[in-house]
Amino acid sequence: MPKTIDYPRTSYTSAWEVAEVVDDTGGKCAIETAARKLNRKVSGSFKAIIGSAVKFGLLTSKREFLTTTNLFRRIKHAYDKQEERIYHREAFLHPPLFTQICRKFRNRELPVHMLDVMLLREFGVEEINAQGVAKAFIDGARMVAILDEQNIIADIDQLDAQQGPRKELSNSEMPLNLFKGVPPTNASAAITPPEQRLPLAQADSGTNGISTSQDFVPPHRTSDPVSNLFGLDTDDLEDDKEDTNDFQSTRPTSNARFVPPVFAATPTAPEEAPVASQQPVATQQPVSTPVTKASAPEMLQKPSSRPITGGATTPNLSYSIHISGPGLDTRLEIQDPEDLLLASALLDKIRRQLTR
DNA sequence: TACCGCGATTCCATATCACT
DNA sequence: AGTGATATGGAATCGCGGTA
Repeated sequence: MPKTIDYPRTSYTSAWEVAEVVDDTGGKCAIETAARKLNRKVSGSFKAIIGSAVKFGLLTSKREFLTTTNLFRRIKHAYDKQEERIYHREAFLHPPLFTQICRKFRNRELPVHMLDVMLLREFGVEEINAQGVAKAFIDGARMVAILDEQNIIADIDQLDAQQGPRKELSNSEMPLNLFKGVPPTNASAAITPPEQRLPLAQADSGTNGISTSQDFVPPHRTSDPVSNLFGLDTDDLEDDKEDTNDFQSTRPTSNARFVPPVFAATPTAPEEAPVASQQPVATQQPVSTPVTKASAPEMLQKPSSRPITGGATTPNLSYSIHISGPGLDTRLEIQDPEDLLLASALLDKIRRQLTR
């Protein structure tokens, strides 16, 4: 296969539309048939929608044939609207990236104005796809009631805990989603490393044809300075990293200074920060660098290229930018050229907003 | 009317699968 | 192991609708 991505390129609604068409034909049909029913050609874009439907766990695609999954049928045959929404949520969170985003912003405001930048910088989403993926996430998240009007992301683990008893009705048949496998009763559940969730995900395979390979997490997700600048936890991301990520959390001491008021004021922020240092990950995935060592974005791994500034450990060369506006109130600490890229990206977005 | 943004389409590249 | 078919992502381009 070509380089595979673990996020859908199109919206959840379009993916659902295709799945419904397939279901209308008896749960299995040719791609061409589905395209014809939607008055479309079997083009790259249509295949992108199919790919999204597969990534959402609504369809399986094999040899020009599309088949609806058990998850789709669960949604379709939900007892009531509430249950339907629960299963829609499960489907929406099927792409690991979307689960990661929800965990990262749980109980916090999603920076919708620069989600695409964050996807680009932090989640390994290609630049050409970033805006589309961001839009797909926002629209889908609103649809499944994960994102409210104030752009606050719900705690998916808590939602899952609340919905536990109801789901047992059909649990025997259907696979668990990634976030369902996580013990939802305490805060640490949200940071369960993927290797712990894997067995559950593996148990999924074969039950509905949903490939567990989608559990793949882009390797170049890092404890990005974007997160640091916004005071976001990168716990779940770091969990996924291997020993190549010894630059993780290279700025722990500076993190606190980066927390902008908008996030620092959120109720969960105080408990998130300590979690980062209490990560059980340290025992599961030994990190070559001490916990106290400052974390660094990619550029900090090349000290030779930055002989003058001395990296994040030299606090005497520090600038800050405070930007506030509609839906935005943040403070950027500029300590290395990498931070300038972020500031530039943010300013570009503002420029685009102003020139509309 | 020109420009812009967005979605759709086409074509190409490439990894994987299935078959011999 | 080699080869062709298949599946899927990426890039370029096109077409349409909205707006100044």
